[in-house]
Amino acid sequence: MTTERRKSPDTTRRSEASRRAILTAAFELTGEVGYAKLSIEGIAARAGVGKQTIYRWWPSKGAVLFDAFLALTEGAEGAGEQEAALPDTGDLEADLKTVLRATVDELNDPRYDEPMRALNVEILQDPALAAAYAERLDGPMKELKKTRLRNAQQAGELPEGLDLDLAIEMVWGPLRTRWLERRGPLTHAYADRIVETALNGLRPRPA
Amino acid sequence: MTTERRKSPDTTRRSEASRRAILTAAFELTGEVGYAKLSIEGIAARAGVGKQTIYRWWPSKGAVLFDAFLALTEGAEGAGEQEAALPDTGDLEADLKTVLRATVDELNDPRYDEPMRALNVEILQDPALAAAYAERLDGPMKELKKTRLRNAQQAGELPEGLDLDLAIEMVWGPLRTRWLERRGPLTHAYADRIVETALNGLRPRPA
Amino acid sequence: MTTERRKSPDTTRRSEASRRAILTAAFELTGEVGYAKLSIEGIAARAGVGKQTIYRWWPSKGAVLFDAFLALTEGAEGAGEQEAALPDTGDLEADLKTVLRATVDELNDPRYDEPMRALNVEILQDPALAAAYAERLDGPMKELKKTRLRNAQQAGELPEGLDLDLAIEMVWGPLRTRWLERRGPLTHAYADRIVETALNGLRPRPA
Amino acid sequence: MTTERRKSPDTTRRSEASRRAILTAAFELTGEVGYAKLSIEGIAARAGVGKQTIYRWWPSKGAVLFDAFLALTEGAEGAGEQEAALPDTGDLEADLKTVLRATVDELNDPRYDEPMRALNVEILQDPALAAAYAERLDGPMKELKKTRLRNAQQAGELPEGLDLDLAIEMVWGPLRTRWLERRGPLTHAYADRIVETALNGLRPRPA
DNA sequence: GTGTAAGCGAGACGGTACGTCATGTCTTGTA
DNA sequence: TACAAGACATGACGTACCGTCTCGCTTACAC
Repeated sequence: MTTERRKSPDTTRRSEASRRAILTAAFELTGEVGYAKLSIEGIAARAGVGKQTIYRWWPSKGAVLFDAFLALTEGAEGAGEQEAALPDTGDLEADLKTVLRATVDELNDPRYDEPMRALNVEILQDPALAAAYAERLDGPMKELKKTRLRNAQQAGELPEGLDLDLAIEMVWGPLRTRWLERRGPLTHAYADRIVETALNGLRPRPA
Repeated sequence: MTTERRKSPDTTRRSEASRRAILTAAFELTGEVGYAKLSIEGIAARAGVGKQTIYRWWPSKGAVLFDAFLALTEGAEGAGEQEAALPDTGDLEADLKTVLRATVDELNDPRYDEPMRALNVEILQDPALAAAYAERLDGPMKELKKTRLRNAQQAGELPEGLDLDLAIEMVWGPLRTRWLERRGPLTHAYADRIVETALNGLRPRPA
Repeated sequence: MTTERRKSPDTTRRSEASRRAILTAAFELTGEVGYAKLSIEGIAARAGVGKQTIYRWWPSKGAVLFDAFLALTEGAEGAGEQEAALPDTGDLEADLKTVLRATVDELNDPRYDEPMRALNVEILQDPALAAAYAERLDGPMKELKKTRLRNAQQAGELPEGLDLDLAIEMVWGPLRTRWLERRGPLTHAYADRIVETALNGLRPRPA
Repeated sequence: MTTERRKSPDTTRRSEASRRAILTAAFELTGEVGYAKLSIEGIAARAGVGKQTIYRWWPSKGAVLFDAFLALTEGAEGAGEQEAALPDTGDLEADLKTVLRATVDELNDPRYDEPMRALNVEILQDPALAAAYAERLDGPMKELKKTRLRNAQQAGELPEGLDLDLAIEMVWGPLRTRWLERRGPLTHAYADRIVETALNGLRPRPA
């Protein structure tokens, strides 16, 4: 872990102003022209920066966009970073609906939609980026989800032997897929229906 | 519907030999160099064809790859095309496992893995391609799935009010996501677990 | 002369309408877009003719333009073709000035300027075309000039041993060069000065 | 004169090696395949240079060829550039014959014939190139010619009122035309005959 | 304090691929 | 069988970016 950045340049001399300008430019341009037409040259021009400054610090345009997201989320978290957790009122179904409804609102925000989709697509093609995503962005969130589900297990709301990864996929997967593939509108009603169906299963339950 | 191709060139004069060479080249090259490095120039060179012949008939390299798949599946279907259906032994769970296990085997086939993933990625970025995919490739398969689930409803294995689209997502989504995002190995055991979890739901069922 | 068109198709079946449409289109397009941007495709489209019809009968776009000129001059000559001759009033200097002034007027006609220049340029690059030009267009005119000069020789206005080809070059060359290379305006005064200078020579003549 | 190159890129960063490679390649290729088949792609390939490097510094292939000539002549001039002058022995006729014979020898050199003709043809079609040619290549030479003729005027060998531009055309025009249009062989005898005819005029002179 | 060695904006460089255009040949269907 | 139409393989066009490189400039750190 300590020697991982052998070839990277000296980070202490890095220009914070350039870094922020690049991330901002990348984020905005992705929203304006789409990820496919996003270019390093374009980012550099918009940011008023030499191309080499980008190549010096990032291996690909996907990595730049990734860092742009990272900066965004870190900026939003504020001071009390560690304390984030999913709501836990004791009612798993209600809590999941709350969370999914919030996700729906976020995904419907036009400012984030295009760059977020671009990042998700890029991850499919770049394993290194996927690893970074899994570790830095998706990982922490997934841990929160697991914690909430584990609590539900202890409360008896979920069975002991449940595959939590699969459970998460059942609850959050359909929403993400519908968003990523634009298969239909993202609504609170849809969020609710997912939660109910996932919890109860497809099979009829005895009354 | 009849006049939709006003500006397209005369299809009757089209060279079938060139068309097949292009589709074959596109499919093979995607497997060899990956979709990102696939180029129209490369396809044309490999196919022994002028670039213009590709631009004349396809709007994008994604469209070429799409047609390559279409040709593949149509070639495979052979004569008895209409009779395709999902297995129906009366045991929904067993049948779904059979189908998902077959899908697992297909997705593990290295020949199709890379091009198929490329096509799926491209669809995320090209709405026109997505529409074609939904209509020509995914649509028919989805109809088979719905039919099977409807049969199960009539047999009382599934409730009347079930959202079939969501149900399909619950069953097939996790497998597709794991494959697309390379989140883990695709095994028969995983296929079975998905089916069981989706059918029973996350919540404990009374014994 | 008899075997020169070995590979050409049967001329008797040729469509006169297509031929004229092609020549007209070529001439007009040269005036409109310039010779450099003139294309066989463009001529065919403007003439409402298949490309093959042009390739069947002409070896190059220069040849088409050449024929367009030929058609033009032949159309203008009318019936009494053989009777053309340069004016001969017995005063060589006056006659040459008359002829050169007429040439000046022709070269200043904007309709012919661009196509004529194009043809002259093309001739520099295509020996076959140059030969055709020398034989069909320039040759007859040069014969007229020589005849007039020979008459002057017999009248004692020019010395017996004069190189007539060089003499023609002295008289007509400067005008043609000034036009071809756009070195200056073509005026009657310039025409007169050429004739005087060529006849008298650069050296002072005794009074 | 100071602000004429507003949009041109920074000349100080220019690669001299690339520039020379391009000019050499252009000159050689013109000799090998002819100007018509000369292509920017071909020059770039032969020079081991990206196409953009050519487009960055030259507006057309004609301009490249022009610079190739410029480099050639500038290389040949050596140190004492300003001192060049046409011979002046006091005998105008002899001096002009000397100069024209030298020109004949130069035009007969097969290394320069094709590229030089190509440049001359291109000038007919490109006014910008023509202006550059007039200023940089033809202009200085023309000044030398005028100077020699002016000296002859002062010595009484030529009349005061003579149009020097026209006189130059009379002497050098026929040779240039015969070369450019390949109308016949370029010989010393022909050079001599031109000078004699131009000086004495077509009309007979009293003995 | 003053090198000296980074990072920086700038942009030229050798390349690859783009999407368009025209070439000259070949094929199809009409008259 | 000549023709209009137009698909075809070929190849150059001029553009956009790629990722690398070199320029001066500025901005620390080390001596």
